[in-house]
Amino acid sequence: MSNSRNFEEKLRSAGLRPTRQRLEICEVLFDRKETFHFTIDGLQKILKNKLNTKISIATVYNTINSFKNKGYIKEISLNSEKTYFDTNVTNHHHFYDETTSELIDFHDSDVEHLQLRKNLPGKKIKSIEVLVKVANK
Amino acid sequence: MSNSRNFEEKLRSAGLRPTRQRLEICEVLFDRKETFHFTIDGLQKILKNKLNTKISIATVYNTINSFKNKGYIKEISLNSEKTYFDTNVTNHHHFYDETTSELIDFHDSDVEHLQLRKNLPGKKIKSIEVLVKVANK
DNA sequence: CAATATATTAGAACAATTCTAAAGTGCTTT
DNA sequence: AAAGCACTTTAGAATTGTTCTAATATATTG
Ligand SMILES: [Mn+2]
Ligand SMILES: [Mn+2]
Ligand SMILES: [Zn+2]
Ligand SMILES: [Zn+2]
Repeated sequence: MSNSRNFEEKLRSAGLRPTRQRLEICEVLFDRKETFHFTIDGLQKILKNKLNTKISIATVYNTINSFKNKGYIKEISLNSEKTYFDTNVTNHHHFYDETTSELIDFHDSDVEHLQLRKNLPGKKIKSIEVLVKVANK
Repeated sequence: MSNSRNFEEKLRSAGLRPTRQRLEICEVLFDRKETFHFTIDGLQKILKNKLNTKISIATVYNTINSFKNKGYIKEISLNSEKTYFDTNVTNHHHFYDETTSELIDFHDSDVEHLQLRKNLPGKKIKSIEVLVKVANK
């Protein structure tokens, strides 16, 4: 598989050198079909399991912040406890399951007519996102 | 004006004694017609101006947390920098103005048919809220 | 005006994130 | 392949937002 090649190019395209640590982080974040939601803490645990050694927390933060700034991931805020990140950078909506603390994507096609009647003069809309909080019945 | 009377009762109804500090906080939060969005930091600055002495940060946090737990205010998360609070505890939507860092309410009647097609089996919906990020044109 | 229960406060503790600067690695040039 | 330089990683310090602690102050009750 030429994934590490791909990730190398991805990193270079972002002006980042393809180091061992960054390639491992890429594997966790991008080597999957499905969308991936994570916290820094969760990511570090995954990396620790994967590698049996740990990548320093500063490197994890630096890398994630670089990816965020490059537009390869985005930040999702839904409560004050944890900051979530999302490898799906398109404009989309979320279910947040309060029972499991899980985030689940959904898309424009899953809501009817999300059309604003209200407008703010002199402002342009950057994003419109719906957050649906759910819990066990 | 019998506002301090009202606030006294409000505090008692929440099982809180009406102290000087809590009454001052009530005035800032609730003695207004419009909805009020604030951060802890912003609230403390308002209180300091109003009083010329400061209420300790621990008291501000304790009081706001009590009000949150009693359902008198709610927490709004929109970025990882600051936690916002809202005296409007109804289910409603927000514009977040990235240029001014201001939060503006809007309501169900301001969106067309916010109706979900997607559903999660075994889960019940706690809230559906839209966040519209805007910035200067 | 006690006695007692609860609240306020400064500062300590804690957690998440960023900064610092020393040591290590990757890249370019030879 | 080695040298030199730029960039990266790291541990630990610093910073920030929040909660805890325990001593002092205030509110309530009798
Ligand atoms: Mn690997
Ligand atoms: Mn006053
Ligand atoms: Zn998502
Ligand atoms: Zn609001």
